[in-house]
Amino acid sequence: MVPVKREVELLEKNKPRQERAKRTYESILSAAAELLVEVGVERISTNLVAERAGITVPALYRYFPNKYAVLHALGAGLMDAQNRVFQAWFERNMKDGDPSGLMLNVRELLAETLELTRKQTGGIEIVQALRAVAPLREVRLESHRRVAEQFASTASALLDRPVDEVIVTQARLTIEVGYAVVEMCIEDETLSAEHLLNEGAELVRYYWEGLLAAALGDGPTPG
Amino acid sequence: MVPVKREVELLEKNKPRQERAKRTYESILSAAAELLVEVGVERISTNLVAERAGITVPALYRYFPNKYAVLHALGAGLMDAQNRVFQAWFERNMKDGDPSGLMLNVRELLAETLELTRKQTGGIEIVQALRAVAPLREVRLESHRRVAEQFASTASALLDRPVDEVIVTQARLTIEVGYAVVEMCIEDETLSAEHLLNEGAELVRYYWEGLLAAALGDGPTPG
DNA sequence: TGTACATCAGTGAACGCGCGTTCACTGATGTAC
DNA sequence: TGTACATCAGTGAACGCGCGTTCACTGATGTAC
Repeated sequence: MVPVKREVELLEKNKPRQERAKRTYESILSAAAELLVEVGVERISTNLVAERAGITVPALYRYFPNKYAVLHALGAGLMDAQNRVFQAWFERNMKDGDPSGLMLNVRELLAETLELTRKQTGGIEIVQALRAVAPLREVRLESHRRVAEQFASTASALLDRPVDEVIVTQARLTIEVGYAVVEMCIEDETLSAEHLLNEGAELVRYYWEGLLAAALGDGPTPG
Repeated sequence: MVPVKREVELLEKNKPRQERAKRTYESILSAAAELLVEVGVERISTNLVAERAGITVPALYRYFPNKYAVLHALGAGLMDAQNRVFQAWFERNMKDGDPSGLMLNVRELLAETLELTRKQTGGIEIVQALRAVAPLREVRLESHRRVAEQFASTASALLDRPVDEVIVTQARLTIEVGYAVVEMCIEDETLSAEHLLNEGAELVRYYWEGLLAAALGDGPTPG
């Protein structure tokens, strides 16, 4: 069964220019975030969003061509914010280009990403919408790929190996595990976020210590 | 922002009794799986499903009260199938109650789960729907919790520690990482599934070797 | 300074359509005798 | 055996509603002179 291509315009139409317009634009995004929590991605509509934002539907259409574009803007914003958290953490722990401290502070990164995602209204719902809605899938994937590539190039220096497909996979897996931990904290209330953050950080640390030991011990690592 | 409770009837209504009815029931599930791929969870409707299944809408309503119940049946089926794969792998690698071989065969489990999920039409879309649609969230969480609990009790024997919150978290994290690896293989076509399965298995192995070493008193990592 | 005017921002009303859901009904199947 | 009958399975038609989208329009804002 070959999936049907679902091309959807995701870009915004008119950029808000005046102050009033910028407030309207923001109120659309907040309304969408609230409704993502309240009615879910499968029920959200431009009608509902406009009503919640306190504007009429044609006003929404002034800025967004459809509901996917609204979700896209919401998702891209969250991905950017997560990337900024990673970037800040990365630079803070790479003083003088020394990557050796990175693995000791993974918990901090996880905790900060969790805090950010919790603060954003509908944070987890936005992430899940990026996964579940096909036209938005690339937003999350591209964002994670970018972060992973940066991580991979640092890792390649640390392990003294070229940036090949394997190391990119290792980096990407690490990033994805990090986000999985954050999402588990939010999704499953029966789990302790504290324990999850601890264990998530340990998992990543053991992995890279293992990779490092293998690189130092066995020379060129076998697959 | 407190999420509104969205109570939705998820149980099936009449069970199919006659042969003809069982075929109808199955054709509803297949149609739903196909449409999940083609139009997505945000566009799927009972009208579309009935049309694709070759029946009229009231016939669908005979078995399911709404579209959530259809997705629930689809999701529960996939979770059960994944659990059976895990169960078979677990028993196969626990000959005579010895868990020491488990960590050496993680790749096999990941590969089998990947194959199963790929074979199921709309496999990845079903999983993402279970995440993104609030009334279905517990289906996936409960399933993963059950598997994790079994894993935790084995791990507690291995590490000679009681089944406490930490070990349950460790087990659950391991399970969730496993599924994350499988989902990455399907979602991101720019990644090599082979490498991902290798690295996912290594990640899990390093983690539990680390935990075991720590439990044994920081001795050298056993082979 | 005031005001005329261009541009930006948002409205009210309307449309056709697919949605979920229900009804009284017909047709298919299984079984008691 | 045949057939009458109970139950199961599926249909056709209808409903009110919210959906996405567009139109010609009014109102708000900023600026040139």
